[in-house]
Amino acid sequence: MNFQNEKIVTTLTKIHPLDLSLTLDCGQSFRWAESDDGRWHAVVKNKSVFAEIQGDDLLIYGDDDEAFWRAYFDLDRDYNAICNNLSSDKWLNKAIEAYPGIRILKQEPWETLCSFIISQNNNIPRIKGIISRLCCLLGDDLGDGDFTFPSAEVIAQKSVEDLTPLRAGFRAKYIIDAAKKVTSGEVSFKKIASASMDEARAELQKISGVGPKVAECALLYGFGRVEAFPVDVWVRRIMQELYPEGLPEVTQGVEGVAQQYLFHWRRNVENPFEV
DNA sequence: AACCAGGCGCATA
DNA sequence: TATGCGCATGGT
Repeated sequence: MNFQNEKIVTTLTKIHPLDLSLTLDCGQSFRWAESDDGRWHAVVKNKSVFAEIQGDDLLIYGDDDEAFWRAYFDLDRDYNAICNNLSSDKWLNKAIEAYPGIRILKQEPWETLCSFIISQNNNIPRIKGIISRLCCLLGDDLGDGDFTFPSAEVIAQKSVEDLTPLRAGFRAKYIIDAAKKVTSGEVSFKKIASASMDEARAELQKISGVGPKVAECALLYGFGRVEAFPVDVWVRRIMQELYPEGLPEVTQGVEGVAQQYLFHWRRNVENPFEV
């Protein structure tokens, strides 16, 4: 454990609702893990950081950039208002009541894009493994077993063979294509940040290996676009079972938030549809 | 249009 | 211990 972490603390107030476990371990992020002392640990901003809820506050150890963390945890979006509104729908109400406090993270765009390329046709334990090996192989060593997420510039110089140790399978060539296009500016994060949803989707899908699902995940979890709506096998199931006519109108503009609650609920509740 | 690619976690047997 | 299933995208 790094003692420097204990000296640098950001205290974030007015955080409710926020459940760290649900938010950090619900499939939107792959690098946070619960440490022995019950805090959550990850490498973010190329620093080893710890997070915990203390009373009504969220404490970040290891970094003092308050504005960054407010954005990262989406603390200035009024989730009480959003969830109250979504709760007018019967099923969303059940989902939100079952797992309150899930928030959409705004993670670093490159890490998010690369992670969701790796996530395709894959399960969470293995996604975490591949990402962990990627950071270990090409990231900077921070000590204590922590590595930064390798930059697009570093990955762009690698070959598919170089990535063999990741055991990423056919995704290796996609990772490299993404790194090259991001590094060259052919795919511009700056452009995506200010573009319309459709333009942003198209920009991301210039990358080989980025289809609708991966693009939507990158926009939702890496660019703060809460109107993005990733449809994976679970969400497709939910749509068929509950919303064959499409999402209810209350989700307009916050489809991604609705998706996250429905996804978690459908995966974790035993009998979701019993009254 | 159906199939496979590179694996591997997981459930079931 | 073995067997089948699921998993997003691109290419055949």
